[in-house]
Amino acid sequence: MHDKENSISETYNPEKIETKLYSFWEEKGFFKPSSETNKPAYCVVIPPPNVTGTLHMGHALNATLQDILIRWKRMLGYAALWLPGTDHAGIATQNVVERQLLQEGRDRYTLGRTAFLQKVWQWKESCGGRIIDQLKRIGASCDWSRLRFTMDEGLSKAVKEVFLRLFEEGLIYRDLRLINWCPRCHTALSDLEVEHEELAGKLYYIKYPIKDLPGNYITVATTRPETMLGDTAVAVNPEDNRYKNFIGKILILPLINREIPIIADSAVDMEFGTGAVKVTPSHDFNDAEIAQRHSLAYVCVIDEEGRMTEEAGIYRGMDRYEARKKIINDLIELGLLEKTEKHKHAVGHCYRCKTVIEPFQTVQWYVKIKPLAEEAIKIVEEGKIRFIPEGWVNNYYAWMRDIKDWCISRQLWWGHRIPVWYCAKCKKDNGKEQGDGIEILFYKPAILNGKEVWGGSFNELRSLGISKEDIEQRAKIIKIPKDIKPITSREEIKTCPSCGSEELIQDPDVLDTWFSSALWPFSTLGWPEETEDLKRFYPTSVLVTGFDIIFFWVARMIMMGMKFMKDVPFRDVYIHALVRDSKGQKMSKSKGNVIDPLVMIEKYGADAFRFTLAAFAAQGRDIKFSEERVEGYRHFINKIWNAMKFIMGFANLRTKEKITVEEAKSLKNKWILSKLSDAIFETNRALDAYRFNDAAGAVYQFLWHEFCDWYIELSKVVLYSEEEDKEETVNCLFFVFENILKLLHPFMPYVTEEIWLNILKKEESIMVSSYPSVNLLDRDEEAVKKMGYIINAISGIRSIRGELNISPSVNLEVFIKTLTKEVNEVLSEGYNFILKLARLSKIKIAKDIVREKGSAIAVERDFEIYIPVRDIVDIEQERKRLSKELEKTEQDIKFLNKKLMNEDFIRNAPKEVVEKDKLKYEELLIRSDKIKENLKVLEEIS
RNA sequence: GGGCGGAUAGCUCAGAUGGGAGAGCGCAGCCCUUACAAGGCUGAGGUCACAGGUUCGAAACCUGUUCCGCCCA
Repeated sequence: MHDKENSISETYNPEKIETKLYSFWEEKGFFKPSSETNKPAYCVVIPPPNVTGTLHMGHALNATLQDILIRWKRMLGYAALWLPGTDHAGIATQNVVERQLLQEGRDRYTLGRTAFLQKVWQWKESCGGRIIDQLKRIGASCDWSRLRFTMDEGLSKAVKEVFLRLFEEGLIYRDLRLINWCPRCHTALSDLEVEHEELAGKLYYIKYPIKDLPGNYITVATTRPETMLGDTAVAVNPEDNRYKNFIGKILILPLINREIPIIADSAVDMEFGTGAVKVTPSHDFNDAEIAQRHSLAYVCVIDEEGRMTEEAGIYRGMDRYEARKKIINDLIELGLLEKTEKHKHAVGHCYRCKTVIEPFQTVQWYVKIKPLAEEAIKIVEEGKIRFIPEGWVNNYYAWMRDIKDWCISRQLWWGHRIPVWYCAKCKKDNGKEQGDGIEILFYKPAILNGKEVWGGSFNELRSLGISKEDIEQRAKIIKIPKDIKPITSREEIKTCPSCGSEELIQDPDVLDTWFSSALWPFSTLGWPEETEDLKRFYPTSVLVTGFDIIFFWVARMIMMGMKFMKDVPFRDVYIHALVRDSKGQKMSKSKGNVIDPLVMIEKYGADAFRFTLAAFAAQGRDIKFSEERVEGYRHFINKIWNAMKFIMGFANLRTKEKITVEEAKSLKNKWILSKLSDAIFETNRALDAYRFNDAAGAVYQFLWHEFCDWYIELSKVVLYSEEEDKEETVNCLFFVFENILKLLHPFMPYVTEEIWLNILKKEESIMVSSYPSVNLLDRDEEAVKKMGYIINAISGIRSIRGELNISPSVNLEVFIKTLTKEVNEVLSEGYNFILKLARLSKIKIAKDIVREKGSAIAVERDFEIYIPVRDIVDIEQERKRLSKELEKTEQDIKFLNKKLMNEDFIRNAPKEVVEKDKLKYEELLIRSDKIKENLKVLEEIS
């Protein structure tokens, strides 16, 4: 892998290097967890993106954070497994392929179920999983040899097994209820899959004539007049004095002329509308509940397509919104529309296609969720799973405690087919064959003796000689009533186990995609087989995901994990932010504010992009992303590259790999090694707490502002001179730099590897080197303190230069009066550093310096600096500067004085705090005296 | 209607357990100093949304208010 050429390019060119390094890592098998079984396991399963998906900012952030964790733990010596995969995304994928067919003028029904599924698989093989390659582009170190797909054989087996076990335990059942129906996707949706959106609608006040009281009406208010055709009652609150006398009376439903009763139900809100509400059990969830209590009839007036049914009389066949218009007009003509009002109300939309959902009464499969939820709540309460940031736990509890049974059947073709069959020949309690009750509606008619057959009961169709296969292929809708007995089986079955008949039909529905996702942490590891992976990596270590799928996914994984593995699926749940645009707007195609991660990678390289995401991934806040930030971190990479170029210039002087603080002889070397320890400590601590921004910040700060700004500059003094011992400095430069590279590697895998492998020519790969850990902690407090004197001296002089605008080309002469012996020694030792870094011609360091008149002054705790500037700048400038500083100092003195005079403070505050303030106060007093003194001298001159 | 989160420098945001506020970008001045102008040095800039309270001490803790965002019904 080592490149042959020896010249180092001027700047870092990510595009050339990234793909090369990625395939190198992959070929070497570095992404696979170590086979050494004594290593502790660290496992992360990826939140599987949709196969239809392409990488967006959310994925990019998600993957970056996981990769940081995985690379970090891998380097720390864990057997680290990041398990990748994709999700079959029932509705989304089916939609994609259906859209394709539409362009060819076909649809899924013309193909039939089997052929359609083949088509979807074909699509999946050729176009699906593009996102996998995109994940590779950002450097994700997933173990691709373990790549999973929710419809894989193994995972499908897991899904079937879970379904059947839950069914056998009575935790899965079928029931006839109102469900959320998407008229466009033609499927039921779970409550979670419905998005509520506040819309400006209208409230229609409609007069319902009272039977036997001609000319009298009850007025009801509704937002959906088209459903009135399905009304089976009008309800009022029993406490409502306006209507008390009407309870029990009969109304004539306009347009349809059905007789419906006025009933009393305490759920009716007296404040809403007129206080009298129409009750449409078939098309409203609240009304269905009222209907239950009062045994009202269900009249279904809107069908699967969102069109009016036979029951809708003359409106039959109209679209629901068309019917609304017509009904309003007809009511106006009849003089029954009292008024309309503007009204805001929440309307449910399909989360996949945004169509307004329709409550619809059908038989569906449900998971009885309470027992599972209780366990899942308990385990989090016990602290076996941590949410980070903690705040999300409350959301989790709130939802889990109020959870409703989960509707898991979908009327789609793409997905896990429900492993249930129904026998047409078995008899019902009433003696009839079950097959008489199974209703089938064809998409395209079967032609028998020149006659079109559009459907019928299963038994009818069979007796007409239509084969089972044909029925299934032509069927658009198969309705299997609730009272038909399900036969479950782990294998495909051909004959009924109780009557031996071959007249079986499989349940047409598939399972909610989230049902299979819920098993992801163990199904991907091989369950229900007891695989080595499962033993080794379950429970996984952490789940990294966005808050938007806590209910959809995280909660359900916890429930299923507890149920089937008897253990948590993961120990930590790290919830990251949403990536928004620079103005804080959610990125969306319709707004046109989407930033494509791949474009960012192409322009700035994956490293800069990743680092940006990490640096802004503060807990509990959304990320406002903008391109300039990436550009900023691209500069950071440049800084690393340039530091490398400087260091490489001295490669031939390097004599050893490692150097410790104890070994180091010179002050600056002890100092930078101590600072390295701090950075190592800080970075590890931050990562440990999932504080990615702090970790990134710690390395950034150390590399740029300590290593580059100070240490490299200090080292030049040694390296560009003749007399000093250069060897130790060079060893230090390399050692510290290599450690920085390692610290940085999880954030910036490419540039660090490029330097490691191809420039430093180090062994194997940085990604399998050992992460600098706290064990390496090694500090010299004394050296840090001493180096502080030198740094302060240089800063003090620079500050004067800067503020007095003294050109860098002017080499100044400086006097330093030292107040202690120690400082005198240290500054003398650092003579050359101060001289060079502050650009001086000469320094005099002594205890008994006499200040020259017309000097600028810098006051430190243990020394004073005088710079004779009378000949260079206007003394008035220095006077102003000092006055300003004096003012600041005296303000501080005043503040501290007040504090220290407060007896309560002295009595109550911790000793250290009081001591610290006292010391500070004294220092400030001395400082102000010195400044005053110097000001006086300046006055004398002018 | 219920719940949650946010408000800190011009902008974007840090600020783990309360001890006189930090970064990055931007801005201003000086500088092409032999790793780096994608850079260096220096600097300006803040009633920590508002009003109360707890405390010797509050950006942080409590109460209320305003504005913004999200979730649930």
